[in-house]
Amino acid sequence: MARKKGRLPAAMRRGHDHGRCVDEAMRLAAELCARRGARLTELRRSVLEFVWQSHAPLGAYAILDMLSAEGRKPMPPTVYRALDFLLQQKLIHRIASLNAYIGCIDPGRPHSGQHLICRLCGTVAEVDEEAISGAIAASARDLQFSVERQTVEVTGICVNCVPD
Amino acid sequence: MARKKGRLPAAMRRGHDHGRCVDEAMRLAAELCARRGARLTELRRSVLEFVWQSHAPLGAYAILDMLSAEGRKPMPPTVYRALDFLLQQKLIHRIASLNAYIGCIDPGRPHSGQHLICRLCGTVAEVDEEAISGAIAASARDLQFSVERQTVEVTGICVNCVPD
DNA sequence: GTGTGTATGTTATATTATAACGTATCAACT
DNA sequence: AGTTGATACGTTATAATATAACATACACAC
Repeated sequence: MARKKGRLPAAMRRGHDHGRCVDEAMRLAAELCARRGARLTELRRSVLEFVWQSHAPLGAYAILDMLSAEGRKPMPPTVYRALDFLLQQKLIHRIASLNAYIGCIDPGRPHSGQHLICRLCGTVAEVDEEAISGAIAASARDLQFSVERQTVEVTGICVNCVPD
Repeated sequence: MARKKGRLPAAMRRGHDHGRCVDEAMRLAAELCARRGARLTELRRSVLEFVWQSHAPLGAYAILDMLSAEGRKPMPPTVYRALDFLLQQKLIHRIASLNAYIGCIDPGRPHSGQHLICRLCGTVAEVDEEAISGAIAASARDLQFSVERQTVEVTGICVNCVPD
């Protein structure tokens, strides 16, 4: 079977229009929260914007520092509560191997994404490959294991960081 | 394509002879370290044994407490260094989503294992499914991403904990 | 048995995360 | 508009995980 060449995710397209990523993410977040009756407060919106500032995940204390620089002086629980909200709404993901948080590229649709983490530039690209999630689901089924959550974090070197 | 019914890993076979798991793991560890010229010291051996005491992963501070109970009174760096050694030798894995460590079931052979984590009993079963690692490798290739490490952690309910 | 590298001990601190409780804000209803 | 109940946020304190930096001990090669 011939595999199609995958289009690179925005995160890994150098020089992509990141403003559009952010705008789209914020628009979708507002829309989804409104539809769900969830309150996207000013704080939560700020945290989400910071998380989306780049395609590299952000630690909770980095977010805290950014909020401090903005004039708010929140304590850790405040930040973690905002992150918890965003996680619940599936607007962000937690990258377990980095203890850091990154925007979800497709919060509207239920999905079990996989993350490609570039060790050099820190970029994390989210993909959603049926072949991967399906293989995991199939193996789990064989072992009579009932899957609730898949965490797939692939560390390596992204196309922009590979020496030519 | 008909999938074969996978044999359950020992971790998920209730009442398996766990002494054999431990013996085998310790024997293999000794053999591999000898072959590699790596020093499996008393401390490192103790840590490995504690990690193997069950099929639920163990946190660094739990190990520290166990060593304390034994009479040694190590400080955290001592434990972390032993864990680092065991990780380097691929005798254990770190479960990122739990910040905990578990014995590797097949340290001799290079492999990128996947871990099934039961949310109820805490058991973690390591499997090595070519279908999963292959799907990840194929997707990464499409995205010109050079893979160094795959972390696959599947959370859910194991066969022993599912209500019948 | 001496020297060199490796392992461990020790002190201190960094980083990530949560518990517990108080205050403010929101929004639904009267 | 005022009351109420729920949700969000503020604050203090601390837990849990991990590492930096330097000192000492041990093991093995020679």
